[in-house]
Amino acid sequence: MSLPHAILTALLEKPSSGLELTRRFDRSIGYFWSATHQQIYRELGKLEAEGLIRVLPSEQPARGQKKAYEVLPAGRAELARWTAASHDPRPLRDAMLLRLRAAAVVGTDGIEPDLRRHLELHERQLAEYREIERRDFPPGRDSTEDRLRHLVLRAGIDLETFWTEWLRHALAEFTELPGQPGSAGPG
Amino acid sequence: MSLPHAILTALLEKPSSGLELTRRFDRSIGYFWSATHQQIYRELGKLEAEGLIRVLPSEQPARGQKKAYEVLPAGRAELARWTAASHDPRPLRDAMLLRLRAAAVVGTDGIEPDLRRHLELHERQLAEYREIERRDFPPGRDSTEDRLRHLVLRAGIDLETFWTEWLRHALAEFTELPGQPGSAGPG
DNA sequence: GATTCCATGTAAACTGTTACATGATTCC
DNA sequence: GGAATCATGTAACAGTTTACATGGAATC
Repeated sequence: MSLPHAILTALLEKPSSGLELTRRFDRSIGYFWSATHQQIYRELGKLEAEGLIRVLPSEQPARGQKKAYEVLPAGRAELARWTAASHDPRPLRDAMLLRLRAAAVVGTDGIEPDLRRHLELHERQLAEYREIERRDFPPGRDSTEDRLRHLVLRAGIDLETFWTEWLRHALAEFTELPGQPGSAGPG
Repeated sequence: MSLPHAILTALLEKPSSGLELTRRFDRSIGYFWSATHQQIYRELGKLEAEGLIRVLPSEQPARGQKKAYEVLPAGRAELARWTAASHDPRPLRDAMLLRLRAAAVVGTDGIEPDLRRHLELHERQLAEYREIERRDFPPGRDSTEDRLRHLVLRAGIDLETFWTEWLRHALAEFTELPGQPGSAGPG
């Protein structure tokens, strides 16, 4: 499981409080490993109990006060171990693909608006990634860290590019469809 | 929540027993919505209790005997409703991308073999999809159901193509790397 | 002092995974 | 009749999601 390692990575990049982490999981790290604030607080508690992170000594607050964490050597070692370990890729799970497969059986009625909406969402995400690329990875720079992070961003860009193209392709199929199959109802 | 709808789709395509469904979730439907036999049996029980499916009247067996299900009209209606309803796309969660982001901080030591292994796995999956395309979608055929199912298969092919290209790109970066960053250890 | 926002959390419900249990059938 | 396989499940746990709770700080 990867949430603790996502948090360790984020904290190594920059020590943060729970809410700051939550914000960064809404962009940046969250682009390929999302998490809610509830997950993050729970996991911070576990990681601290395991001695992988600690509260920054400068701030030792009460409930409701900001509390920032940093990674301890044991945490960095655990992250390095996990990064190098072998992990099987998780099988794909995509509801839109499932819905189209279902539509082949029960009919395509009503699905087109959501295809358009998804297309817009993916176009927006793609534009955001491109903007990050323009801003953070200007041509010429190539420290190793930059190259690795750029590689990850390229994956996001290429994936969103795939989805926008595929959704456009799907919508094109729809406008060509003669009648709606399967919409004759049960029986 | 999509597992019940994946099962309804599979049962509409062909009434099946739990084990037959499990087999089909290891290929076909499972290529974009995977499930284990435990999930499937639990969900079959729920769907039957809700009146969306029923045991085929021809076979009413005891424990350990094969038991095939079919979809009832209410089940078909629920699937059509779900297919047409609006759903937000789930955010991406990919451990390999996270690992590369972590590698930018803790170093790339040891990650290359698993990149190669993933490349092989994705190449194998891509070959399998292409074989299915060759077998099931010869040029010329285009009933609406076929076109929808082909569209879904194309998504699988394009996604695996993306991953193989991206992993090759990642490995190329690695062979060019001068020194291993971050591997100087904690501090 | 009421409302809103910041920040940290708890609880419960739901999903998914791993390990195990049980009966029926087939094959030697 | 013993072992392997088919087929259907149960139980326990881990991970995720949703709803709610609590306290402090800022603002009106």
